[in-house]
Amino acid sequence: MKRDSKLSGVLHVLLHMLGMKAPATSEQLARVMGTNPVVVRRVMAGLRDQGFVTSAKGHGGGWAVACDPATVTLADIYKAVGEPTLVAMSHRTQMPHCLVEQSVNRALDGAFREAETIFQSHLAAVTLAALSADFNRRLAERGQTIEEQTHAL
Amino acid sequence: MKRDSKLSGVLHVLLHMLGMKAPATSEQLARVMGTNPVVVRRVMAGLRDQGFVTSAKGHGGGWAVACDPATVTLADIYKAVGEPTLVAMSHRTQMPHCLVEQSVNRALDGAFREAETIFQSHLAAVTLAALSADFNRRLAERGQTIEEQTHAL
DNA sequence: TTTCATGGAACTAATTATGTTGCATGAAAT
DNA sequence: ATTTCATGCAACATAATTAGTTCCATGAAA
Repeated sequence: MKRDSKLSGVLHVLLHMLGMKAPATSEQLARVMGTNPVVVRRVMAGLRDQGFVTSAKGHGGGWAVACDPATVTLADIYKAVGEPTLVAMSHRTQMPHCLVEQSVNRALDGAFREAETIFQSHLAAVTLAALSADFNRRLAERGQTIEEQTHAL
Repeated sequence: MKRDSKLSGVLHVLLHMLGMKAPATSEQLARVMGTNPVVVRRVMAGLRDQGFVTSAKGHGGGWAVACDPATVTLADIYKAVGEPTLVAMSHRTQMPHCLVEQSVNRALDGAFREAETIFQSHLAAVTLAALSADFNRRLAERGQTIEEQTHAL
């Protein structure tokens, strides 16, 4: 299975945006994320629909943070990008009448559900502000400026 | 991403085998699993290497359970099929020098690791015998015989 | 020696996330 | 007004991966 990196990518973008004052264009963010502007728009669309960011067309347009990083958690962002499935395994649902399959599925589903629950509760425990603070701590440790890290946006 | 169903498939096969006396051929098991004999051999190879089942060529050959279902857990089987990754998400590892990426990855990795841990501990809490008992309970509830469930092997 | 079964390699198909291209829309600058 | 810049959206291409398939070799029992 090819693995989904939307959550990782969008968090990366958001953290960079928190360190910027002016709106950022999709192209700038794409450079930060090492991808294509269209991909950025795609993943950011969910955040915009939930009101976490705004987008504006034309001169001076682009993306801006529109939420309080101290109250928005990674779980909110996870939902905003479409809540991609955590679990990379599936059942062979070919034979729903088979009692063996029912037993197996029930056992595995329990383990899957628990993993999802724990995962989301971990995300819910981290705010964007906390992530940003962690970043700034690393920045200070290394004695760099934000500008050096944002790759000359 | 296409999702991995090896664990589900092999458990299905094992449960059917626990209800049989003679060795089962790959073709019989494939019919049970709704797939191809070669696929069965592929997933069973791991179990054989770990000694959970045996395989024999020629007349009267096939696959047989070679372990005590009361002591083997789903976690053992999970490892035997190659420990396919539970998590369907990944980082964008393009820029390892980027401190933002480091912060994001650290936060997500924590959540991923915890999910994996919980998942495996759930698997470790279920033995093959327990799964089989669950199956037999369902069978009794429905008033069917094993033969009816094994689709005339 | 024939038949049956696994073992293993190589190839095909299907799925899905990501990347790409093209054009429409609308806002600001000139 | 018109040009420029930027998002919005749809359609298509690419890449990675899992499962399915075909073919032939090997070896055991009848």
